[in-house]
Amino acid sequence: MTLPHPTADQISLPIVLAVLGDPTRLAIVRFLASKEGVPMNCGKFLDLASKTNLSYHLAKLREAGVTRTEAVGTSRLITLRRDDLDKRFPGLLDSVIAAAGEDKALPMVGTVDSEIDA
Amino acid sequence: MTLPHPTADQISLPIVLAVLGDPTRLAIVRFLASKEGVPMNCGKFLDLASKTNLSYHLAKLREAGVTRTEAVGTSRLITLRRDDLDKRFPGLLDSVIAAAGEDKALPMVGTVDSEIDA
DNA sequence: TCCTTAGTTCAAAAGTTATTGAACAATTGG
DNA sequence: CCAATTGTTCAATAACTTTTGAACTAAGGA
Repeated sequence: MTLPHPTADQISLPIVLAVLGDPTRLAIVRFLASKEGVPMNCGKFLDLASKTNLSYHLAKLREAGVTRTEAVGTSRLITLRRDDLDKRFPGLLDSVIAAAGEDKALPMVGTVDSEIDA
Repeated sequence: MTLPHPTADQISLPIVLAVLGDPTRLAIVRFLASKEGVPMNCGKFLDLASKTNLSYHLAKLREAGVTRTEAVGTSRLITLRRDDLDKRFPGLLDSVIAAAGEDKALPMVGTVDSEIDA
């Protein structure tokens, strides 16, 4: 049950940048980074967009190689591909995440605390 | 003769990422970085796109706060806004440039040596 | 089995970005 | 002044991206 992902060397810089250039997707990545190690399912992001729209954005992130999505039952477990991104583009993800962390203009995942905790 | 630029604090992360997510613009930035300190005019980028199209892409870079454009005579002198970008998004520009430097898939400025030198 | 939960797919609509060519403006050199 | 050089603007078009809702699949629990 693994969805199509690019291999590490297929990850393209302009595509990664373009994919991160969308506020919704950047918010997803920031949240994944803030909970690194803990795989998230799509539902965690429902305050960013509709279910259908999330499916679209999460597919973009996966196809760009930014996230890894594993199907487990009816759920999708989503993680950052930090290892591969760091290998391909050293320092990029960290600086993006740090910059995004400061950004009050980005949409927020889990403003309601009850939605954050496992 | 200064064209409209955002102030440092108006520079937005998603906009910068989206702007850098275009291969033509990323090639421009990579070239500017490789010649840092030396202001370039638009003509330097004519092997990337048409004059009209360059005008469009260079305006995008300027409006995003990635470059600074100064009008001198009929020329535009274009520089990277490294100071402002480093202040706003520490490490971001460097990691993007380093990653772009390795990228054989990006269009190249000045493959013909005669077009590079001052 | 039936219902719910989790997420996808599809096609349409809406919105945005990129590219083009023709016409324009401004400066510089002869 | 005239012509060349440098780059912009405009409108059109092409090409993509995002968003939507309805219909769907697949797994899990009662």
